[in-house]
Amino acid sequence: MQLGDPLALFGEPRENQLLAWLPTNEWDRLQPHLEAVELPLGQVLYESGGKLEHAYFPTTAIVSLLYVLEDGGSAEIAVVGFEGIVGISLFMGGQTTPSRAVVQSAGCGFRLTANVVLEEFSRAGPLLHLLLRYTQALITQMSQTAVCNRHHTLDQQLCRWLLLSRDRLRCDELNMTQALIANMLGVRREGVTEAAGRLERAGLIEYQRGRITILDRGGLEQRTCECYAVVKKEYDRLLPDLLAA
Amino acid sequence: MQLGDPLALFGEPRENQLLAWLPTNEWDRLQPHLEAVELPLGQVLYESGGKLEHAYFPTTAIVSLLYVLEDGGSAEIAVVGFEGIVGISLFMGGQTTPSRAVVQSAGCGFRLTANVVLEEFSRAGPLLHLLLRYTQALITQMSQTAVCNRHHTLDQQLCRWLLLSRDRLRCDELNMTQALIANMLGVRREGVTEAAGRLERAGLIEYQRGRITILDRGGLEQRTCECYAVVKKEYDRLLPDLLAA
DNA sequence: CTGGCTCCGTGCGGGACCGAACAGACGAGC
DNA sequence: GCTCGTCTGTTCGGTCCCGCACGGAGCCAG
Repeated sequence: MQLGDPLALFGEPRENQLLAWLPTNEWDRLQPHLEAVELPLGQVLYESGGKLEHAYFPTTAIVSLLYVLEDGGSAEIAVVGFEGIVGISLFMGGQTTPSRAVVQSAGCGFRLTANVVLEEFSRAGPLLHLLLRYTQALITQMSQTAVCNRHHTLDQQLCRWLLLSRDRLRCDELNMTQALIANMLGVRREGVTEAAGRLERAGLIEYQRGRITILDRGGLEQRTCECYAVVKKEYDRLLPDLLAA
Repeated sequence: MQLGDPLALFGEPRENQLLAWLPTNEWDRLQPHLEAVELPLGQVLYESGGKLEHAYFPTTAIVSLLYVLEDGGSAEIAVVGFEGIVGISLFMGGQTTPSRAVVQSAGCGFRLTANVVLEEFSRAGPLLHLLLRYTQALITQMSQTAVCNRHHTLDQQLCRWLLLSRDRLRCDELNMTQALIANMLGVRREGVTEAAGRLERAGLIEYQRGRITILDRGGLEQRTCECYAVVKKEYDRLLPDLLAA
């Protein structure tokens, strides 16, 4: 990459592993249509029920798929980072979903307009198969979230969430307030404070005003429920090498 | 349908609404490969991690997608009836999932072998688009299950569950014990007893040893959370007329 | 260094669900 | 009939999380 290249700020599109996996032919066709975008914290990529204009391929950002209840409560359904794509309902055929996509960790990414995605998808080539495999991995994540919400303690869920985020950030420093995490997990902020306090006292993380440092990744894995491993294993199986952070 | 026709016992394949939606061409190709199957209560159509041999199209049966935890706990992820197909991971590309498919209400259905499905799917014709739309509806159901597990009371969830089952059974009499329901919802059996008792006292249902009768469907809809409506609306949008029970 | 903001920690009463134990109620089969 | 197994109803203490209220701590701006 050349110095002064405007893309330099945003990194390589193929940091996104779905794009990285495209064979040369498909890549050459899509590459000219990729638009680099900055994804600041809190930005809404699509709203519940809103028509999708673009599909997003995060590189350094993390995006949460979130459902917001009528009473204002919320719950994260899945999280997408450099390993995935935001906007599967585009090619699944529905155009919209009842959920919302919010940037959970600021960063960058690339996007394609809806019709470019659809056109390439309709060729029924490698992109289709890649996206469907990814979608299945995402389904596993959603399913496991449902199970986890039912059965596991807040401590376990927090560990799972930190690990999922860390895998997608490829960095042990996460910038997120406890209020934000509470929003994602669909619990009280105070609950996160207590759970995070326990993790901190156990020496697994460090917390300082909106910045978490993971000190002992293995410790988190030990303390979390099986859900994290199930999801990770399924991503590894369906999309090998993608999460080899 | 002729008298004495072996299929008579199993009803029409096209009671399954995905099959019903196939254009003539596709239907003519698939029809000879359809195998009628009885689906007794409790039968496991596929096991967690097991390779799928068939895709199932229920007609009168209902099938639960269930995740079973290491400690024996369980939680239903989604439910499939005459409106859908069991075994989406076949065509999504993964071959298996970490979940399990169990017959939740005895009945009948039809099935296709994996390679027949894959072959038709790879034609990238109407079947592909139909299955993907259905998959998106299923994803909505899973997401909403996650949200519901997080935020809503057992009473609300029981109502949601009864309504989802009723829509797929097209009949106000459900044959299922409280223990089975508890298993699906991932709660204690006693919890279901209490919740069902409240619904019975409110005159919404009648309960008698493994047989529930829904007396006031509207009452259930009023008492449940928004999750039921969200899911129903999304099925109606993505697969119009399919659930016009 | 002071006020104002955001973010984090703590304490208290309450509610929903859990785990375990047990009692009754129904139905099938001998 | 009677018995056995399955299904349903009830009770009790315990736990996790909620809702609410408040106190304190870091950080920025004036």
